[in-house]
Amino acid sequence: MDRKITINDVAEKAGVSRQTISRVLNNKGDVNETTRKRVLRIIEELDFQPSMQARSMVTRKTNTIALLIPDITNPFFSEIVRGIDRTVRATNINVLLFSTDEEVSREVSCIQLAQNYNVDGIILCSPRLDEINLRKLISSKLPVVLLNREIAEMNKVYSIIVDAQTGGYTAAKYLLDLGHRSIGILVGPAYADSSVKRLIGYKKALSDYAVPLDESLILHIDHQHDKIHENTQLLVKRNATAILAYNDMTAAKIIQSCTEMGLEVPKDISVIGFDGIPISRLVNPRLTTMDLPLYEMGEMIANTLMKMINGEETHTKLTVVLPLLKVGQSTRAIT
Amino acid sequence: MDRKITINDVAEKAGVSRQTISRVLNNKGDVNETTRKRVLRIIEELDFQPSMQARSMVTRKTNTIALLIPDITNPFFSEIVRGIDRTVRATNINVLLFSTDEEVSREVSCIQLAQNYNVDGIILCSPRLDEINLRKLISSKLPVVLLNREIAEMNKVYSIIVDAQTGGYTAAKYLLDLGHRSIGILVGPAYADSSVKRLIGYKKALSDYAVPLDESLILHIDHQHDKIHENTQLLVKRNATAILAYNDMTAAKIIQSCTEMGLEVPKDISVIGFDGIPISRLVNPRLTTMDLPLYEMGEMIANTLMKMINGEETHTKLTVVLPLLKVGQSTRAIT
DNA sequence: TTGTAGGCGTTATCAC
DNA sequence: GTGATAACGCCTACAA
Repeated sequence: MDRKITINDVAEKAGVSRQTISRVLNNKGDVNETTRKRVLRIIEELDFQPSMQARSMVTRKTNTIALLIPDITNPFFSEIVRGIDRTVRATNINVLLFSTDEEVSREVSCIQLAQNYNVDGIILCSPRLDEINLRKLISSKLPVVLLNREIAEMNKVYSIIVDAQTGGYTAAKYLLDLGHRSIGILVGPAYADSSVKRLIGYKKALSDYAVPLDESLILHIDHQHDKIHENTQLLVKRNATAILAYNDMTAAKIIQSCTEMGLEVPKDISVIGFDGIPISRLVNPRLTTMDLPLYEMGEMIANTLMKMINGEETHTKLTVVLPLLKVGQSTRAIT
Repeated sequence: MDRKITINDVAEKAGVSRQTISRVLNNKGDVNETTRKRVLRIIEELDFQPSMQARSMVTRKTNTIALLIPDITNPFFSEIVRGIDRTVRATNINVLLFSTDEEVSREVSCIQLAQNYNVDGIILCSPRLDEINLRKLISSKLPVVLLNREIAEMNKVYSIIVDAQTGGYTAAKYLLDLGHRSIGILVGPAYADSSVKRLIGYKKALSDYAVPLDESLILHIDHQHDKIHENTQLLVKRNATAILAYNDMTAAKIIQSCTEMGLEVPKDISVIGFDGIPISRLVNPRLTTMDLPLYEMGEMIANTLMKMINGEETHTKLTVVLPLLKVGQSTRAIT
């Protein structure tokens, strides 16, 4: 078997010590220009690939970060991931991707794995992970950035969260301003902070407009079995003239359900999405949505983590991202 | 600074040699049940995380595979990635993700990086990487699986490809059967094999139906600056009654452009997509598309790679995936 | 400018 | 059933 080329092979062939090779590799210390050239040529010839494992054992750096997200096929996350990836790439850091499906047990084991890999930092999006495990991770001194997860010890960990309450408020207010008074809302699971917050915003808007709260217009959906169609039917039956969707994908499904029920959006019913993922612009009618700067959020996350990795103090401990209303064609004034 | 816990710390605290700890860790060799229990307890207590780097230095296994794809936000890829991820997960293999943006130079450096990491295998989706670099990779003895990339030495490397020609043929034939005679096609860049193949299929269908080829209905688009709107306008101006889109996203954009031009799909013009990504069902009207089993393709890719990693011979050297016509509501018979 | 010695944390091998 | 020793491939520190 052709054993892997090591630094020793290069050193031998170049007739120098392996230390010199190392110097050339890392551009550290002076190396005679002639030997340097020769070494480089031989590296090329042998197609020598230095082992990161060996290197990181001594440098205690892996140039790798772990990224834990629930689902890469969710455009919300993939857009953020792209922002992260593009940003870290510039500094020669690579990404170890863990999809957790939001299963706590898997999240826990992925965190362990990340630590086994001795990653330099970790980005964690995990609304359900219990406080104990989260705290354990944070106290492990590993640089951590949280996405959409608040934690009491704000001074210890950086997190970036979406202001779901204002988002819910703004979206509901917009519909109220359009004259809607019977507004259905599809929120996520009740355990999720964002669901609760968004609901609070929604309720506050209603109360600001002195619209009595109709609990039957509030429906919770579950990631796995979303039952959008059934829920849409329910809301229509309860005379909702507008629906606040859980996110853009949901909004698209709601519109589809409406169409199947013979309702036209926005003529018969208004629908408003959340997140502003790229496809929100491709859906017909173009979605009105609460837009988020997903790619930029990825950039912020990555930049913050890299600062932490470099030992720089970050002044910001919390970034709150405000969803902005982006008016499309899926909403209109009630007549 | 609190140094990382190592196997030695565990050994010391347990009052045994580190070899015993290693045995417990790997369930290898006999260990006295009492000491085993004690060791496990201490590992737990100290929250000891064995270093993969150190381990892989000696085992020559990293339990990591590299995944090179152009763009994670492209649903075509993210769906495949999900299939891969879910599959490898079962065998304790982790994924190092590289987004290449289809830039050859970045692909080359990512391949190098993957080798630096000493990954156990690599999944490569790279229509543009030159033969020389590709061949170099393959001859490096690293298990490789290619996605949508054919190569002459079929016996040396496994690849999974989409039968773009049949796909193009089937799609065009379907439209021809519906009575369309002026069918526009938006293909990808000319350097991509799939573009060429699809075009061949398209032309073959036309010729089978004795429809004269109108070159002005064939437009090439580029990933970065897709200019869908302009191209759609062109095709409409040239009296196309149907359009074969590059993929589902493109199809959605085409429909949108049509709407903006005051054309109704499918009443005034038919549009057919490619790939069958999840959102093809959310677009309004629901897309007619050439459906691909993306998730399953991911599974196949992962399973094959794992077999190669385990040194098992794989009988299959090539999997050709046939796109199947999935009729939606974006196409209809010409009147 | 270059070389030598030592160690990073783990497993393999062989001895006890 | 357990322990000692030698690797794995690289970098740091110091010496020449």
